[in-house]
Amino acid sequence: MQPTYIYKILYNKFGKQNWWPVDKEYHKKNNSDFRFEIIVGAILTQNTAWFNVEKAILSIKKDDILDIKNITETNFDTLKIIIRPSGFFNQKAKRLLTISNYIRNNFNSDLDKFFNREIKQIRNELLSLNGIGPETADSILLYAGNKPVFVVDAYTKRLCERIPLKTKLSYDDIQNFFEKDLNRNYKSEELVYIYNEFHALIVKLAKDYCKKKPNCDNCPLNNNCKFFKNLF
DNA sequence: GTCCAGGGCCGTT
DNA sequence: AACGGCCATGGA
Repeated sequence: MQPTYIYKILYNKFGKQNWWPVDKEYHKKNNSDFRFEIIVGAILTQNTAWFNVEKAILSIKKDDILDIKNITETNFDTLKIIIRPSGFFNQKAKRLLTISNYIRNNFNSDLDKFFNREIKQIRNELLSLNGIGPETADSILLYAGNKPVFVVDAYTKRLCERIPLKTKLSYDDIQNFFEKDLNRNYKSEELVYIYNEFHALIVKLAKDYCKKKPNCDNCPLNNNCKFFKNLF
């Protein structure tokens, strides 16, 4: 059982997922960079349901501070009230300020400058910031930076355990496993699209079927899943 | 009332 | 290296 095979089944079943959800019209109107909204979303969604993140992002837009300079100029205590619905607001307010200050101070708030470099260099810089771990860094690279980086999350780990696809479940092991297999089967110029859709499809699968309390009956992967077969 | 959600940090072993 | 506690809201 290989990731490419899983991807094809999920894509045929669920179709294109259109991630990352961002209101580009808003950014056109406000002459702002939609990539920063993705960076904000990647931090706010840490261990948090997306509908709560949406509330927080709407709140940021309502206060008209959804860009790097305005965030950095927002007082910490003010910011944490604004993002309150996303939960963990103390740490997340701090994290938003950390990354915004980093990009403002080192790249003059210019996301083209920030992203137009070697992937590994950007990734290491993101990981060096307090509050940015591997999943958040990779989500930013893939969905904001349009870089071919496969994002691993709790759902991906759960899927690997249940099928099972992989026994070693460290972040890097799973990421390498998916990337190697997909790199063999797709052209390099297709990888950003594949990684984008695949991660979103795994989230879709995990929300609808491969939940903590799984709903295996109509799961598109149940023929290939040991977890399902062991139920009988 | 209980469980859970698109993690990461920090202290302990 | 691996694990547990912690952080917080709001919907099911």
